[in-house]
Amino acid sequence: MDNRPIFLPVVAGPTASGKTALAIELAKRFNGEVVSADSMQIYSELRIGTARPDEQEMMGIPHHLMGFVPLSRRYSVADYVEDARRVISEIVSRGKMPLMCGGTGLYIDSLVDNLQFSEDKEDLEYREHLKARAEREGSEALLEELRAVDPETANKLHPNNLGRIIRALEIYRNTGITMSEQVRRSKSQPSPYKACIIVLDCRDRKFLYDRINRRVDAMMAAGLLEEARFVLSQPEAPTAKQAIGYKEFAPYFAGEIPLEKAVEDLKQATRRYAKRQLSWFHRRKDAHFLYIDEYPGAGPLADAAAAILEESRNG
RNA sequence: GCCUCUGUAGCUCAGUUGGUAGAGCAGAGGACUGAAAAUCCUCGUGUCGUUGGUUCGAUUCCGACCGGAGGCA
Repeated sequence: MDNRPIFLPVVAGPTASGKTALAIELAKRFNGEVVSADSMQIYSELRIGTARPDEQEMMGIPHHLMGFVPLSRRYSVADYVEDARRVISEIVSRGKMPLMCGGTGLYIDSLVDNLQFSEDKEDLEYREHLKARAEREGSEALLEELRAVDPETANKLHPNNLGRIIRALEIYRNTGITMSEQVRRSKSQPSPYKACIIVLDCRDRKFLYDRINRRVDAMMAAGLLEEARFVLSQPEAPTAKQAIGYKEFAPYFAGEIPLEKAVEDLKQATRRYAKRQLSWFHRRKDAHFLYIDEYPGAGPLADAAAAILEESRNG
């Protein structure tokens, strides 16, 4: 049994920062395969709106964990970590280098830090029950209930953040341990990965926002509207329907706003999302930040990234 | 040329019976352990168009000028 940590490069960053192209270029240089870390690219029917690369863009590099989940299926971080661990070990056993690429910070951190999730299954019925109670009694009541069993978690939650309050109560009810205890236990196992996280950032926010705006236009030209029409018409697609690039068209299809307005809303939602992603990645102190607007093109950027990987692998 | 309306935050506007001003949107910062492209929190100083006058004090009242909109010739 080989116990050496698995070297795991990660290309992270906000949407439209050029992660996909960089990851493919690095995979070519390092004999790697790409493992996607994207909570929406997993869905098979979401192609245009999630900017999933097509065969041509992949340039023969195998990609994993993309487009393999039907819209109707629920999928969570815990599922992702399980799938990603498996895929990575398969790549390694093939003698190739796994290379993560994606913008879902929660997925990346959970895998890289080897978080252990509790065994309990999602209890949708209980969640509904608590939600109904919150409507009657107010979310403060639930927060106080949580405080009685798990003050540590309760102190970190704002009364308006009902979803998190519910999940904390759910964990306690179904496992008998508190969320704060569960979080402690989740960090109990050392990570089998030696991650090298590269975050694509930019000095001038406008530079990124321009790329986002242009990409949305390109998506529209590629047929995003039809894809959105299809996704929104699905009876069961709990997660996909709230993805950026789809939900913004619902008011348009309902005849409430003109198409141009929907496209503007989509651009804005994407910009805000990019900001949240940056917020997440910025707190990762072990990450290497590359500022895309400091490089004249994709080649030099890839050179810089490759140099970081070399150093990290040998160091 | 004359008359009317208008000029306050990046945008749209409110307001101050005269004591230097605040909403929405935009934007910024942050949190994040089973829906995470989700969810949630925090953040508002700006020559109140310019310049004179009245006043203890003017963004507020008055005049002129400049910009914008409309009307009449």
